[in-house]
Amino acid sequence: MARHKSGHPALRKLTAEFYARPAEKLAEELIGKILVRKWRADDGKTVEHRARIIETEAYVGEHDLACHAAKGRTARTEIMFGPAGFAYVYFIYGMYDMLNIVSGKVGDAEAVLIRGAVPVDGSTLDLSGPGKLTRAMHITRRDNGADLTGDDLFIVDDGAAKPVIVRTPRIGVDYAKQWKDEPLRFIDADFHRVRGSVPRFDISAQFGKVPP
DNA sequence: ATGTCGATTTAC
DNA sequence: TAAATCGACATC
Repeated sequence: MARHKSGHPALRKLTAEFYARPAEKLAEELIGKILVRKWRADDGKTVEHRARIIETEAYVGEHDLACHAAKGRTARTEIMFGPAGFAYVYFIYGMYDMLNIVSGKVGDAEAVLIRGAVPVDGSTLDLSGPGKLTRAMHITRRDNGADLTGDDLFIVDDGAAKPVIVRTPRIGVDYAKQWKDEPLRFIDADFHRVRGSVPRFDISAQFGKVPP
């Protein structure tokens, strides 16, 4: 692992080549990586967020009945058919924006939904859910099509050890026939907890105690 | 032109 | 358990 003179591990921005793998693989690989978001506030100041990804889901193509691309190539899904390493951000439930990373080969409509993260920038943002994550990090439909090799929205590998990963079926896709049970959701085991049927995050591994 | 429904979150 | 809230998509 390359290191800076400071002794800190090098921060490597993920490349288009990195994203150009099957969504199922990318979803697992993105657990533990650092999502970086920079945006310009009204007063002109640049705000930066950094958060470790702890939950993802893979949407694996047109044959995946839970994938938006199962409805074919439309204005909305077009981005997923293109090259990997671009953001697919869509609006849902009249309220929330969902962040996905396009993956796989051109022509294969695959993407990875970013469902949860924990701040590593000293903030106390609640990023425990795909809608809450985008709202907190100011990611919206305006970011649809954003190039993840750019400077406003990208992911870095901080060289941390690969986390232990838990796989489960995806959330909220009960309509997807046989695809609803496919284990395409990936969670950092240190943050996995089930309270009833609602996914929650256990931060005890990081802070030494269970939240209320 | 109109109706259905959702890759969620929050409140009751 | 249900409301909020609106764009995408299917259908007429």
